[in-house]
Amino acid sequence: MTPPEPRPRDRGIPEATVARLPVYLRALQALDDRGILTVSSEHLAETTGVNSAKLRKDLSHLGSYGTRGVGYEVEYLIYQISRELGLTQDWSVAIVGVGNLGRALANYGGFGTRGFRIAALLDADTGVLGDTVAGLSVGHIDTLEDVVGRENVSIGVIATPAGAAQEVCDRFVQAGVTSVLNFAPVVLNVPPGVDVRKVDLSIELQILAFHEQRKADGYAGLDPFGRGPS
Amino acid sequence: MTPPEPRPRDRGIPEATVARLPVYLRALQALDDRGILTVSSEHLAETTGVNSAKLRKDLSHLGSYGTRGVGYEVEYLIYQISRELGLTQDWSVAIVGVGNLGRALANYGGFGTRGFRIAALLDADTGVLGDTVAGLSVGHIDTLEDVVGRENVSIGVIATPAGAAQEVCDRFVQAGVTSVLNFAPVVLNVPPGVDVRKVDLSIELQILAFHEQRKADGYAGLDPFGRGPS
DNA sequence: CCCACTTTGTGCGCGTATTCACAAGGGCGT
DNA sequence: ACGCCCTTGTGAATACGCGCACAAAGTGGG
Repeated sequence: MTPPEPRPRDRGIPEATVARLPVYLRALQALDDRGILTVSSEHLAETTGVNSAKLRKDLSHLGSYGTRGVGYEVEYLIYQISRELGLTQDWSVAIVGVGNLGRALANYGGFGTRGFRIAALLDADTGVLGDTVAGLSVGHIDTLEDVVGRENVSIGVIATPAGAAQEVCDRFVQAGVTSVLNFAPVVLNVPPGVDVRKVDLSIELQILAFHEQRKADGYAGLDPFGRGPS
Repeated sequence: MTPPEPRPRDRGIPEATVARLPVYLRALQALDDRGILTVSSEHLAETTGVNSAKLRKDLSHLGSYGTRGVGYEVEYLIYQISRELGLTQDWSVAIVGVGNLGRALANYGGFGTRGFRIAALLDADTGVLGDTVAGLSVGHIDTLEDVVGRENVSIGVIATPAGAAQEVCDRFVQAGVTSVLNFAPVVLNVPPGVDVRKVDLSIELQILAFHEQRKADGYAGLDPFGRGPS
């Protein structure tokens, strides 16, 4: 029975698993660089900081690529994970906002190396137009639609100030972009079918502050008795 | 005291709720700036992109700060959330790695404005030592222990290349830092009691690529006239 | 050929998170 | 003062993720 099903399940791979596959992939590539041929779930789990049973279950969603009594073949597993994540093809990415953050993203090594190609760097500030960043010339934001169409951009990265983010997002979506990575501290509004992931520095800091405060409260013993919430 | 303890509940506030409080807080501050006095869960939920029942349940963990038939008083709710997150006190933050990313973080507005104070910017590269970034002079990494002790730094931000991250982390921990925000693409190893949160660009991109691929090849034979995703 | 050993793949129970649906509570107009 | 309408706060149902523990399966030695 599947009458009201908003999420038809992405081919049965849980979202939590998808989020971990890149971590496994990176660890496997490190092993591969060191010439290691096979790895056990126990070992790979340790280096990636997860439970080994969870790792095996994650990998089992891709199929049975391990050998009992031996482990997983590193190269083969790299290939299978890359394939599942869609990294065997190149995705065109456009970055809007060439401040420090945009530059950091453009120069980020893992960007171009595997599966992703920066199609354009765009900005509204005439002060940076024409600058060369990471081997690319910074273009004007008004060419966004052209670039997206011409370069077949499917992933848009927003590294603008908060005020400009929604408008840039709208233009991305209008131009046909269906995945957005947002670094601006705002909640983006997008139509169904468009994926948005956000990376938010201040949220991360605030979560850390919460736990930090909790540690302080608990260990310092500042509270004699009180503490009567709930 | 806490051997294998992932501490799922912090004083009864679920982790998932803690992660959303900063989002509510930001939306509330925007409302406050516009002079709006009260807000309903329905409205706040819409602007933050969550289910309204979830929002009410989240807020109920802090106490009953709403008025039935009316909604929540914006200023009071801001105060309560800030308090719960530990933002009514200032946290000292040290940033290691003053490349583009480190500069972007240092210049990030939401950083200094509320609850966080950048105690130091440190780098190992002699080329940037003494530079002034965000009003601070870049210090040498070897002063890390001094700075942490003197400024009572409790949150360390790692914006170095991957190769240096673990060592910087170890030094932070050794110096007494108990919360780490890691931007380097490596899994950090820390002793119990230290919180690590990681922000990883390439992981986010790879997750987007996965869904993008699903959109591209998933609808060919799966849905009999399938409408788009949700 | 058989047996002991290693490691995978997974069934199952448990705790957490999300959502619905509704009773309880408070304001406001009349 | 009364009753209507709005919104909160939460019980209950469902979905989801995690990790234990073990059977299945493959390896290698004697």
